[in-house]
Amino acid sequence: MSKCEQCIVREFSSLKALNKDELIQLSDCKTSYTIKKGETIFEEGENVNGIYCIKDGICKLTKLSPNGKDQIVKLVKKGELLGQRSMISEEPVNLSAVALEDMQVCFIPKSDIIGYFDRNNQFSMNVMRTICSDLKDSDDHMVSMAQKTVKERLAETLLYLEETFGKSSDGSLNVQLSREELSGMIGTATESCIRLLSDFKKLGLIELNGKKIVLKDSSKLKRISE
Amino acid sequence: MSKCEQCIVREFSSLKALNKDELIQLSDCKTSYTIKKGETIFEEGENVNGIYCIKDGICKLTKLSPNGKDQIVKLVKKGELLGQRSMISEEPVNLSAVALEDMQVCFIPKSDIIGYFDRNNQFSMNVMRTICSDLKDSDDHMVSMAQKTVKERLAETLLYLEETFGKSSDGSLNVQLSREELSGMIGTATESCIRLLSDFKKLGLIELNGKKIVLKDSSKLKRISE
DNA sequence: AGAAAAGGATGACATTTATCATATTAATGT
DNA sequence: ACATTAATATGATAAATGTCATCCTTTTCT
Repeated sequence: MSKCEQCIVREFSSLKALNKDELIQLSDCKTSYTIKKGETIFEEGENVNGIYCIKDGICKLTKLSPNGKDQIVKLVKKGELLGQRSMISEEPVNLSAVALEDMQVCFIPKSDIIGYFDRNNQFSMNVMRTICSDLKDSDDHMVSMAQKTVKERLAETLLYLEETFGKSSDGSLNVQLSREELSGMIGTATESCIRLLSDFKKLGLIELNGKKIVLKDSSKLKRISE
Repeated sequence: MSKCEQCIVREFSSLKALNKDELIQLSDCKTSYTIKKGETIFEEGENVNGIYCIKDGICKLTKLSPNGKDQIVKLVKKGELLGQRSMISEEPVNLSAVALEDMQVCFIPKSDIIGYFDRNNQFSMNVMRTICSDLKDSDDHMVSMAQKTVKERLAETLLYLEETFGKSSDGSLNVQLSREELSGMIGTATESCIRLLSDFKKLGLIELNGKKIVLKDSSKLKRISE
């Protein structure tokens, strides 16, 4: 069993507030999983009863709309925690988590983490701040959905992806989404998304090679996004 | 100065975790305000440095979109607290708060409330749960904005308003919004909103007189909203 | 390798929604 | 009470977006 106190990604989450003893204790109760691209970590409505710590990989958090389409609410990457809201609210999770690439995750049961909320104030403030940040992001996102055109949202999303996941050596976005998933992020029909990508390409704003997308003119994309 | 320990609305918020002594202490540091309909409590970007407790009235939380329109993110009523997220994140508020009717609010400086996060665990769990609930609502709201048509969103919003604020003696919604504000809630042009209200009226789903809206067929509205 | 399936791209068209113009009604100030 | 302004309503039209059909390309399976 791998050791939490030696795991680098803990530094990126609320867990950074735990001291060495607490981390050693944590190592004993966690379960590690490998999750393959496309596999589900948990599904909307499930009782998760603990949190997942993402050691490696990226996943999408989606919610199924009554129209049958999956809306991507958020992308979550290495170092972040999943299931905090649900654990605190003592409710089933309201979003599904699906791996966008192969992942390494650790599951920590609620019973083993809940005590830190009382005993370690820094930890609970960290969690609170993370959720506050999620709330702000969600509100901002909501306003974009309500007020921006699909074109503006696509530009915004491409910039967000580059900013959040960076670019690989060939300059393309360091996260691979299908056209359908990209549509699920911006909240539009797949065909509309594909068409706009083609438009952006014709305008020289991006380059497309299969799933790979390279941003060529970020400042113009920025102007479009507003 | 009115006394927090005798104020009924504290029972509806996270403050219900405070004991009598803590409430008496709170009474000394709070400031009470009367806010008239249309007046601003705080504005997006401001440093608020404390929380507002709503003793009476309803306000809207809005965010200005780059297209110049105000999106209403949330309505807040008697008993709820404002500015919690901003206080915890130690950031300016990201939303503006404007009174929809005459209001009574109390302001509690950050310095006087922050201590309870350490000393009163129940209080801080209450705040956390409130913010978690806001996050869930915001995510759900976001998905509606992204995936539903304007007609669906209007039906959903009308039902939400009745559920949240109830109806007055004449059967009309117990919150008065201008057509522009209603448009700001559902994220559409005012004209589109007005047209759809007319459609709903012709279909016998609602009744309109002036700002007053009466829901006549909630089950059909529910069906439309999905 | 070759077939089958999935994903991506594009055209044609329908529907939804925004915009602009203008009329009507309600609210406000003096 | 009346003029002025703001809010609501509706029509005409343009623009954005969704849907369906079809074709092409890539991936997957055996």
